[in-house]
Amino acid sequence: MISHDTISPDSLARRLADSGLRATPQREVVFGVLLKKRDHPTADEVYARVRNEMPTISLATVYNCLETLVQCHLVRAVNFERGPTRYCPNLHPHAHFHDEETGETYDVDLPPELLARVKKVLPSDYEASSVEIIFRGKTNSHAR
Amino acid sequence: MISHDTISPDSLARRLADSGLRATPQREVVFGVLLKKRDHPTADEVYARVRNEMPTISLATVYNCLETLVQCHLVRAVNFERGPTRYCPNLHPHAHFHDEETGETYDVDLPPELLARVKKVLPSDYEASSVEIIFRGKTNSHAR
DNA sequence: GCGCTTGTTTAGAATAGTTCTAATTCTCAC
DNA sequence: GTGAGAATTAGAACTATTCTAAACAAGCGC
Repeated sequence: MISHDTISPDSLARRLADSGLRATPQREVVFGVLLKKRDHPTADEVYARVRNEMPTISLATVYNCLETLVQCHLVRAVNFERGPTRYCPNLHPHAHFHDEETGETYDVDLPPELLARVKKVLPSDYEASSVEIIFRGKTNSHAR
Repeated sequence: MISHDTISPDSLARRLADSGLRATPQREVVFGVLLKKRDHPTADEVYARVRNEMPTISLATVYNCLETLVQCHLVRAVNFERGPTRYCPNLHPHAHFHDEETGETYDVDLPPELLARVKKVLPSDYEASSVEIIFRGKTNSHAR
């Protein structure tokens, strides 16, 4: 059975070309490393693995390649929109909406039953102590 | 109407005492600043605001106070569990479970209809380009 | 093939946010 | 008032990431 959730390394070139980018050996190796062991490695971990195959690659290139792959939607970055942690005294269950244009964060009310529903997707052996839901996008009416 | 979503500054002392901690002026001012303007400030922003009232406070103390407030569940940290960004080639819609004991991250399948349901909580003028759902907790059966 | 333009990689410096360290100050119990 | 532990402070250190400037490589028109 063919998995649809990832792109084979072979079509990497096509995907990159679609975005006007080149399929370089570095990009191929970085992507290959991500496909080979799917354990959500950090950039540093990717760097370490990639160097087994390509010892001269630089860390900056690994960062560049990862960013490129994310831009082409070949890879997802978890915990993205890094930067300063934000603090919030609202103790209601709620999600956050992060406006990518203004950089502002808004609370979004979350019906408790929906939160319960979301928690139900967890396999029984996962005990979640917290759930964080973050939307990112733009708003149409907020004061500019 | 009394809001139940936050603790008044007056009961801050009690809450802290429950955790065996003291209500210091610094903690009060930091908490007060968070209550006064609920715009999810960063630690730096809190620092700037706090200094208006208490010019001698240090940035380290602001960080300490914020951490204390988070520990007492008086404040929520958004984008917490900072640290290196992780990369993931799974393009199915899915959530992430972060095991706080082992530091490992697992994919959790997300039924598309649930994702749609979650997106519906957004007010109509918010256009989300992405949703990120992160669980944190522990697993009962994964290999240690 | 030759030179041009543009895209890519590289090493190292720089930056941002946060945490650590060691010294000092404060608080409370006795 | 004294002593023990808690909290604060300034500044150094650390980590993940981004920037910079130079070198390199690839495709294109000739």
